Amino acid sequence: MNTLSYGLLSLLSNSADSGYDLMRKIQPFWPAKHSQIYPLLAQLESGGYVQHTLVVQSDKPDKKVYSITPIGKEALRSWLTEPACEPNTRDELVLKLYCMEQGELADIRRLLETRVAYSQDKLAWLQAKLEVYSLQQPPPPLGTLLLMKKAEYHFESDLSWSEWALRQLVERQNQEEPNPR
Amino acid sequence: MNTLSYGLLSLLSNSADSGYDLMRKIQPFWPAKHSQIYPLLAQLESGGYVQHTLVVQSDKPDKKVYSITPIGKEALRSWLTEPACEPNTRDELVLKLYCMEQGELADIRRLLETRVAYSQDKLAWLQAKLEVYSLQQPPPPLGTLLLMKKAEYHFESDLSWSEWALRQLVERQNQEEPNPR
DNA sequence: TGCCCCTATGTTGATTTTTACATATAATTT
DNA sequence: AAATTATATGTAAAAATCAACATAGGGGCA
Repeated sequence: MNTLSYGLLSLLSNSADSGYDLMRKIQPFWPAKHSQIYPLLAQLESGGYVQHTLVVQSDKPDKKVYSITPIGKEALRSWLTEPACEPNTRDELVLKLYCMEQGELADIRRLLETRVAYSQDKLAWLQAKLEVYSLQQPPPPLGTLLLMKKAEYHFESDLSWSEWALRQLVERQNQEEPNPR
Repeated sequence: MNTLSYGLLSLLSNSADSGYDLMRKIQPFWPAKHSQIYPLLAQLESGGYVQHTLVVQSDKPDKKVYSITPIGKEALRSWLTEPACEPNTRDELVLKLYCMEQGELADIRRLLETRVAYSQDKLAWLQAKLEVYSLQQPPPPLGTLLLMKKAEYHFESDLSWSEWALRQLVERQNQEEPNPR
């Protein structure tokens, strides 16, 4: 039972779901490909933590909908009593920024502009989703709200930073070629 | 040449360093253990991207100080022209929060309190470091500042979120046992 | 003196993760 | 009509990452 397994159980503790949907939902918090999810679900099922029923669909391919079992819930319960390991982030952009002196300012600028756009997109998407959730009756579980809010805080901060960094870069660019006439 | 390799080259493009120090410096941006760093450095050296000299120390064990070569710098240059892959975060805490209904509120509260303390520590450490850097003459490269500022933005946001989340949790706790007399 | 911690480098084996291969249905686009 | 995209599930092999083992000098502590 690794962290990803618990993550899948965690998602399933709120609602039954297919492997395909679990794969998409877990991305923001623990990135994983379907090739990792499907075998893990089978493993969880053979351990009795989850079970599935086949759902026939007419407009899309059939799917397996997994739900958590009492054994799975018990596993989550004991997992929750243990401390969480430290979060970690892998961000290629910062590695590139660190050696920016080696390349062209225009390239670095493009990298930062891409990040600004990325953060804006994510933030807009999240805020639309938060809007929907705030109107839901009955209100969604607290855990869901905490997660969405964390993502919102994160992308707001990332957007602020990347915009600030871009301004720093443009200042630097202006210093290098002042008043081109 | 994977991202970690470029990350090591990136660090070395600013200053020569030992594998041990590279290992510690790259943690915030691309976590890696020494067992991954040392073989990679040897590989980079055999490819001509870096070279090392043995530095004898009297108070500590001797070390290999690596520096980047022209080939290494050229590799960085072409890497900088390519777009950066999307950042990703793995955070066990949010997976636990999502299934908080399965456990005790006191346990969840402890998890969040730990995160608050963690963010405070990181932030204080960073701000002390930023203070030192702001006084440096000559001023450090822009890349260094961008990185430290990103980390500052991040931990400020993480602290704000975790404090907010803790308040939400306490509210929930008070609702469950109102006016205990 | 013995034990642990920090520095410093390395290897081995297990686990995790990614990439690529593989198949299939339905809707949309060209 | 053909190609592409989204849904849906799976496997195999490669690559990346981590945990553990291994060695070694110096300092601090009990």
